Amino acid sequence: MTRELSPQYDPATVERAIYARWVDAGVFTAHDARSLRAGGDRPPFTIVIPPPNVTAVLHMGHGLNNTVQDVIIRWRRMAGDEALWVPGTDHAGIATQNIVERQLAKEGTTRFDLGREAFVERTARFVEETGGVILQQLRAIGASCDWTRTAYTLSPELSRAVREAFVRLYEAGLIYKGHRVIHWCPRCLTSLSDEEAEHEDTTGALYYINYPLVGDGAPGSITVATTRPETMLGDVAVAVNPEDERYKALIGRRVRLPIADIEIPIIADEYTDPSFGTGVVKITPAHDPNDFEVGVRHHLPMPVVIDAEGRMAEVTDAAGRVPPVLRGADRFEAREQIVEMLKDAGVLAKVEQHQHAVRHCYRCGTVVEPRLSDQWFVKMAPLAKPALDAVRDGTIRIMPERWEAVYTNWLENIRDWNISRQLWWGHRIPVWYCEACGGEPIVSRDDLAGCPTCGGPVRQDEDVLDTWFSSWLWPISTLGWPNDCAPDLEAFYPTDVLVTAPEILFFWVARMIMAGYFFVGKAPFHTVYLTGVVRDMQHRKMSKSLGNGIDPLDVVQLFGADALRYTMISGLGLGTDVMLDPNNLEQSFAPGRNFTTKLWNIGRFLLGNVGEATVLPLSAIDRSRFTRADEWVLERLDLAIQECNAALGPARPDDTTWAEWERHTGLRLMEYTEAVRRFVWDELAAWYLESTKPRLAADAPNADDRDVARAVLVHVFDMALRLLHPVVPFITEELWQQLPERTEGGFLATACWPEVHGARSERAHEFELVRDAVSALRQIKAEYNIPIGKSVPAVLVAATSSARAVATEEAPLIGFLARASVTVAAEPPAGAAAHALLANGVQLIVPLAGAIDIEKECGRLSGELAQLEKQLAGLEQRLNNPNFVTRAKPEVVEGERHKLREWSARREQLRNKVTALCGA
RNA sequence: GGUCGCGUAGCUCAGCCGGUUAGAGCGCUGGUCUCACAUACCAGAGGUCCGGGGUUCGAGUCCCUGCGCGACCACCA
Repeated sequence: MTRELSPQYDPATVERAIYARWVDAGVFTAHDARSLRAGGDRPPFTIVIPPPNVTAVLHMGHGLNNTVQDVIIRWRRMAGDEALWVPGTDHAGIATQNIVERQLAKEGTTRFDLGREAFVERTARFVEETGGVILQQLRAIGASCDWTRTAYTLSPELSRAVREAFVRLYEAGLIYKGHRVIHWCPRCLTSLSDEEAEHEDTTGALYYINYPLVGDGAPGSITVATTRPETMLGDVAVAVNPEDERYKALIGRRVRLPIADIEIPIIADEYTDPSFGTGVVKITPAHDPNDFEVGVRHHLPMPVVIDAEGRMAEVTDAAGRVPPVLRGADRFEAREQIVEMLKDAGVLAKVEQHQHAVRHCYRCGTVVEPRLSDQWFVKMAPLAKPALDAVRDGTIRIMPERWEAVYTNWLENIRDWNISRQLWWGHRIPVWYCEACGGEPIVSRDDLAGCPTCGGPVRQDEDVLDTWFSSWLWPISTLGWPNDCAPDLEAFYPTDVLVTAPEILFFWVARMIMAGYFFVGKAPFHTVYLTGVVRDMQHRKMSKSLGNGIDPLDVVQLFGADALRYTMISGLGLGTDVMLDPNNLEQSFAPGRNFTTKLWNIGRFLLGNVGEATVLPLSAIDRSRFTRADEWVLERLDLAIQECNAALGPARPDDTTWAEWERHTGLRLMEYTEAVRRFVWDELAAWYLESTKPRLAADAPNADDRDVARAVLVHVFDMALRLLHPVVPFITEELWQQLPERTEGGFLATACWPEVHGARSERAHEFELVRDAVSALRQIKAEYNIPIGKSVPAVLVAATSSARAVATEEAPLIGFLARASVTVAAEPPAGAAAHALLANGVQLIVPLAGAIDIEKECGRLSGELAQLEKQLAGLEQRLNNPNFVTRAKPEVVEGERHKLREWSARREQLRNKVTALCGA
């Protein structure tokens, strides 16, 4: 039966079916027993997905990130590893809760109306019904996840891990309850970690306010500078630097706080910078982390004047501070009002524009309010130590390298992690309080019904844990921890590569490393691969709010998942951003679409021309039967395999740490892709495939040679498909399945990675002569406007006997490729009108006698000669320089000498030709 | 404010340890519907490697400096 492919590749019909077949065959399912660590014979290779928010829908960032992971995991799967890619989702505390709250708002109700239990239930239902969409979408882009291991941070299993982690840390003295100023989001009504409160440069104002001096001593006032006048109601002191001569005399005196109309002391504290503002700081311990520290040092009261919703209020210990007119006012409105009041009182000295960074909630963008409260913290310094060492000593490498500095810098200055959130959606903190006994909180792995000491009623802590408190356990919890004997943990932990965006390096990556060491004693992975960001043509990050996003599924529908993947990967320098134009998908994804089309057409040609007769394995063919083209393409294939392997690099360190030389090599996906592209397109398709056409023709004179060509063609294409599969899995699988001699049931996805075959003969090199001759012929034809399709007579002048021999043998092929009838001569034909110069001893091509414009040809050749002379001059100068000869590396000098010989010979030929052709 | 990175063809970027005539994709120009492919093929144009110093026999590559961008971190109110 003659195989035939549709003229047009239709990804839509192909991709869905192939994905289903992969899944049905269990191609993506990893088996713990096959792992070397569990007594099997395959090295395990594991990637855990950065779990997307359970409510997320696929965007380009996911597309990029997950394609990178899929390329890597497919490569390792083919390379013979027991490859596991663990998928899953994150319950995403704040984000998900916000969505459901917005729904409730639309219904005119709130979570408080609903009550905690009902709200959590409703959110869980919402997640169950609509969540996990993104996991379906990942299938559409070809992600080869092991879906039998899909995890969810709020599942019973992972929740158990979360609780175990909390208890162990508590028992180790690394979790404590702290009373301090934390970042508070007045919209989400929860505290945030330092990482969740993002700095944003803002133009604000610096207000200079006079606080009148009171009591004994000279009258007058002291001027403070503040960006947040509304917090002055919570002032408990003003501070100056003890060394500041201007204010030394005032230390210990008191000032009257305007508006609040109370007296507060002037204190001395190092924290005050004399060079900023007036050198006087108002101290508001409840609403500023620095002021809080000052307050602690000086045993000052800490009145709270802004409530949880960001409104002015006398919350605690603040009697008489907030005037009735301001009570309940939003903090920013209150600021305006207070400024007016200060103006009226004549104590506002001046207002200056001021650039400063204001922290915002990373989920809703609201300006964060520093607020005094009780929160649970993780003591980070002890956890950071091994995580820091791991990157320093090369147990873990971060790519691109520059992020290692960012990582170590953060860990060196690590601060304790606020892990409690005043939310309802998440893992409830496993702490109970006994009303009867009072005092110590009870931390427990199991839910408590009563007090273990007195049996009295207990009340669980109201707060839930930071979402990232479950995320940081992801590599261990998804593999079965805290069960230390879990088969997956044994077989697949530590994992190998972690692929993610740099923006969650601290949120997630660093903390996973800490958790890996603390809970299991081993780093969770050896490589962190940080991707770039997907941007539009104005270099703006793609985002929903800007409306400049591209829906990956649109691209899949238009051009196929492979086109999407190829486009992203081929344009992806290590750690660089990817620019795509949302307004011109056609052009943006042209590289991928064009490449898949090319592949398809190679397949069509091959299947249409190879025929149905048995195709021999390469090993069954005696080497002497290979043509120069065969030898050449096999050599190029070897080179491509080598280049791919070099670009992809070592899969894992040889030892427990990366050797210095390999630490920053590998995972160059762009270079890998480019290496195969060049082989497939520029070499296989452009030259080899063309060269086989006469050999494959049904009426080819030599049936034996036809078999050789068929065998080589199928072999080379097979290997190319293997090399390409990680990048473009669908179309390669589809084509591979159609190859002759394919046994049923096998998949390219699990076929083995190509190996370098070995040294080829000199004949491979001789094929270059064919290519050069054809190129020169085409060039001349183009220059003289001879239609490509029109066959012209041409003479190849081969100066050396060996070149003459090759040219003579290959003359039919050269003629076929260049559309010319080629004869070979030792000397330029007498009276020949034009000459072209070639390497390898083939020197002259004479197209159609009489069609040559002598003057034009002379001009061209003279230009070429002048250029060559110039280059030769430079080369000679270098070689005549004794310093170069003695100091440069021997191989470099030898290379230059070789070049000099070649160029000199070429100059000689050119000169002769110019003389012959143009006289002078 | 601290730390780091970037500036190479019209655009997006490769160019490792300094050493062939600085490359690719897209775009552009001219020509081809050549029996796998016009989503293609053939030929071609296009670069003072941001400016200025320096080290070196030799610098896109190393050092200094200026200009222009960007990222991350940050308790100067």
